[in-house]
Amino acid sequence: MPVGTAATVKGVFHRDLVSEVNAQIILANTYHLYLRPGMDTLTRAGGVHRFCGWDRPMLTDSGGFQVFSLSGVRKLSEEGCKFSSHIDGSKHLFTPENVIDTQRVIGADIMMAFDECPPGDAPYDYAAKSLGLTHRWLGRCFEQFAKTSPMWGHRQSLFPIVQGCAYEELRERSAQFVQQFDADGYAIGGLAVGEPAEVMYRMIEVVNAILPTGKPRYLMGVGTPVNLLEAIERGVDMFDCVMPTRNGRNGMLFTSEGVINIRNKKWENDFSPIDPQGTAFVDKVYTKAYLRHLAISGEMMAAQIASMHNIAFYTRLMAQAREKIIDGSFAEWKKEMVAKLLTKL
RNA sequence: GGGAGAAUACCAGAGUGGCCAAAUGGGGCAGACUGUAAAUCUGCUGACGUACGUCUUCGGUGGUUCGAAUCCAUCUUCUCCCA
Repeated sequence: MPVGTAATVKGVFHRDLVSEVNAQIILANTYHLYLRPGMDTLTRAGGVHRFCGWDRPMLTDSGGFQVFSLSGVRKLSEEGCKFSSHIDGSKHLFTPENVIDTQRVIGADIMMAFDECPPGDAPYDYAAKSLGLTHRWLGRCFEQFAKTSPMWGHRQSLFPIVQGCAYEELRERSAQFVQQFDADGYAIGGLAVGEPAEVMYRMIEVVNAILPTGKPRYLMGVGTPVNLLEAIERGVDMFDCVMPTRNGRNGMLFTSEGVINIRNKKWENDFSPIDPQGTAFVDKVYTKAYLRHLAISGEMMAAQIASMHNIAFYTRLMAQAREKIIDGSFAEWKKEMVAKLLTKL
């Protein structure tokens, strides 16, 4: 894979693996990654293209975020996280060890550490306690990682996750702590979980002032196109987010002219292409009026078209960011783009 | 020709004397969605007012009643059954 090319991760779950992997496979997700030149260093450290063996790396989450979103049917302890399946009520336990095992089985190129992701408004005491747990779990993740080997013939990386809620001091401590593992890349977690965007940006600054510049920094779960540009400006290299697909399914389109709610009546008779400057084939083939019709009619194809458009839009945005970083015009370009991206059509 | 039933807001459809500006669903209008329990969720949808509220609505007309979408009479339209 060419250095710095955005990668769309494909699910590669094999049916034969499901029984081995058990319930955990439900919680191991595939990701859309948006990479910028920071990935150069990952290439040097092992090579995105070499270290995954395919031209598109697969990244899996550990289940840490589910621990966060499951609050209510979960129980945290030093050992791990016990929770009930929402499907059949059966009990399951995630531990740093078995989560690593699972990701070995899945064969992810980039595996994530098992962490606790506290809410954005967590009080200091809770945040500090939670960070301690996340750090102890991190040690166990790397122990298990060292004890086990890849099962599928390609190298796997394990990324630690910096936590610390909205407290600079905790974030700094975590960014320091995490480096002892000399990982191929570092993730920033626990952001965009309810705190104001400005707080998130500040935390990124604090953390990125400490994390090594030579390795990819992965901002987990973020975010809006503007969030991405702000984070890139602050030194982030990788992202993943449900937004392009989920919001797409719900009728929100990110376009080169601004944000569109395709269900709004104003598009009823707009027979212009979805995004004249878009790079996905759906952008030129379908009109706004048609897409609106599909969305209003509850047609699955609306969700598909919108998702394809949004993913292409995100990918293109990241590709542009790379170009602008390389030719040194990122700052100006970003300023223009932010204004556009905030426009509601 | 004879008999039975029905007419409710954009649509469908509850309500059958006061708690009804009128359930519910659809449609319409808008909003939310950030490491995916999410093709989802929320709000508004007679008029005027931010709001307490006020006014005009339940096929037409006329009655009964303190009070009617609800009861009575009549007209109109529609549906069904029998000839």
